[in-house]
Amino acid sequence: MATMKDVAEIAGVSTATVSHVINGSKKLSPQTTERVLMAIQSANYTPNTLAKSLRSGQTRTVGVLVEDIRGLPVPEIVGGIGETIAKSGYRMLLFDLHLLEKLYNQYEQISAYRTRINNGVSLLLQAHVDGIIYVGMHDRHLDYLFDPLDRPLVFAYSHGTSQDTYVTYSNQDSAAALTRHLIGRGHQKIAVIAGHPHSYPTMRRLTGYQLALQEAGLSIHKDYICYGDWEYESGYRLTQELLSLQDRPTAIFAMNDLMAAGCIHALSEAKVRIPQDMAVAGFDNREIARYLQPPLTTIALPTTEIGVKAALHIMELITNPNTPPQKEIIHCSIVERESV
Amino acid sequence: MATMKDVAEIAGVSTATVSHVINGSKKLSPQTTERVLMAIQSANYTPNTLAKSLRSGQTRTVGVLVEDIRGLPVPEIVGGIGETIAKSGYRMLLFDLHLLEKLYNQYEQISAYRTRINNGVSLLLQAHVDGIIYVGMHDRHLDYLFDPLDRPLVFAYSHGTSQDTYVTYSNQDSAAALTRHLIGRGHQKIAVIAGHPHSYPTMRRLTGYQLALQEAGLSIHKDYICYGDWEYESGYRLTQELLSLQDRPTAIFAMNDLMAAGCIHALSEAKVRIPQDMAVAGFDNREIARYLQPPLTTIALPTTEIGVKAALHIMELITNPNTPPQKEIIHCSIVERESV
DNA sequence: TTACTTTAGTATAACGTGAAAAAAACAAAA
DNA sequence: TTTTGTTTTTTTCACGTTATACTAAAGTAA
Repeated sequence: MATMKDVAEIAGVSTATVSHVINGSKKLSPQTTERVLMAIQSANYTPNTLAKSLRSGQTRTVGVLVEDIRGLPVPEIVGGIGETIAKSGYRMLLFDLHLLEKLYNQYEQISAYRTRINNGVSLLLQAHVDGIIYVGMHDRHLDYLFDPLDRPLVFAYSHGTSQDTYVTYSNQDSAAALTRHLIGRGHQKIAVIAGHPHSYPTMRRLTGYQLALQEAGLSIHKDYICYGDWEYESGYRLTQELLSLQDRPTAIFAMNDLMAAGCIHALSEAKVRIPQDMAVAGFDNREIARYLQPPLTTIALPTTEIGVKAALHIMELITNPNTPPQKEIIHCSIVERESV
Repeated sequence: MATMKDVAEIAGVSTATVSHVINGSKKLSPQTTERVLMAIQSANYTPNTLAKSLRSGQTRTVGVLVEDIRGLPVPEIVGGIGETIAKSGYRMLLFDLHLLEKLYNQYEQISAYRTRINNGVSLLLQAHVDGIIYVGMHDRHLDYLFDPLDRPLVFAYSHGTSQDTYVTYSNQDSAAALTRHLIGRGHQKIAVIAGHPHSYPTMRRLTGYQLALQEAGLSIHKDYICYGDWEYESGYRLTQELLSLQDRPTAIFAMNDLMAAGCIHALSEAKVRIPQDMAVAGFDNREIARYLQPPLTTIALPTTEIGVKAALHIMELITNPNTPPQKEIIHCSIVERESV
């Protein structure tokens, strides 16, 4: 590999001059500049990033900490981040925390999270990344798991509480929009298959659902709200329960596509026609939603956009560390298909 | 941040001594060693990776070039890589080529690939990665797109031809195994819904299918082989065609899960019972396979394992660059579900 | 001419580490 | 005591940059 010294020799100048030409840090005569540029060409010179970084303390690298790269919607977000920072000539150092497996003991989970996050963070800090983006798969408040950092930090999807910049979407607004969509199609008896009872997304989406009903002057029916566990089977089972009600709903809003798939299965087994006898809506817009029979109306999360925005925030914080924390909430869109 | 100099001062020795203690590069008296270790502790010292790298030329970083992080099975492979290299204290620099969009002009595509790959590679080289893993989503021979590299290179999933190490799975063996599985269940009239006519995976899987039939002394029926385009709709349409045959098959092997989903759709519309009247098998074991009605028997690709093995190979090549190229082909497993 | 300012380019010292060579300290033998 | 050999520690330089201070030359004004 050619070094600055080689270039300097070819151009018959000092390395300082070469450096000045490259960085434009000093005004030089056109002739010298030209000569140096030619030398750079002929030596096929590229600056050594390591030396540069050692000198400047900047690596032009963003550390991306993901809970699990295999978990949706992480790859989309990471894709958005990569694309965006690459435009500014930044690189991405990816560290996977492998947090996919669920530990059912709450305390164990929190402590395991803290340990792995700390390990991940210190690994990234050792690599001298200029900033860190944390990509969580779930709707969790977890900034309290982070030790104070001397570097910019942005949360994507999963978010912090107050101290840090984050980019996420609105559970509540999306659920409300979807409920309104159902109401707009003439439904008045709308049941909801929720996720785990006290989880954050369940609570927020439920609030959105209730808000939309109230807005429309519709009453909130206790029997129409049932709690699953985000899995297919619970959607299947709870739909059967809903069908056995005296006063059947005419629409079911499942809080994720997997439960919606289970719901559709139960309905088609019971020979309930979709959407004529029962409308079904989901949440997440997973691949499966397109291929259900009938294709599922659902909420599409702005995954790539979350990545892009998070990247823009980290770039801003890197260039100007005093930027105040920003809370960005991105709008979800309804994907209309035949199930409604 | 504390530096070696600080530690040396605290311990009352030279920086060289500190370096020797850290790297064990020379025998030192137990007292000095102890004193230095204490100093390291009290200064909370961590070595500066950048300086180390500049000096040694090694970054302990593996560059991972992915065609598109959003495309299955890339995240799983990347997860396997990350996990494995992290165990040896290596980091992962991820670069996404964003090759997801399909360019239908063949020449344009090849030249676009070459450009983006070259850009990605030079970006990784500039970052002084110790080795590169290329993760392709599709079954392509593409090592010819790479300029000769002075660093270890390993292909994962997508593979090179002869010069380089690669880790992949066997299209032919998997298709043969699945066909044998169908034959074992008593099927003699097995149709196949293939992918794009002349694509590599189509050819190889078809060979496997034909081989298994021949082995069992079954004849190969021209009408039972039809070509789709890997998409849901083609599975749907081709199944209808197969149903209209005089001599209907009793089993359909779709070369991916998406076409299998379309196939199941067509069958259930035609009131053909699965698996009683028609068995269906897919390939890929995407998430959707679990949730089809009935759940789909399919081939599970060893995605994580491919990542792990590719990582092991690159580590081997990094520590010993003279290791000869290895071609590793990993076995796929059949996931038995109710569609057969 | 002298003194001052501007311009163009250079020498040198960092950044934090590691390796080679040199030196110091110590022990054993003559 | 001196010599020789061995162990332990230090000095010094290099990795490839960049920033600062500097020199030299040239231009400007009194």
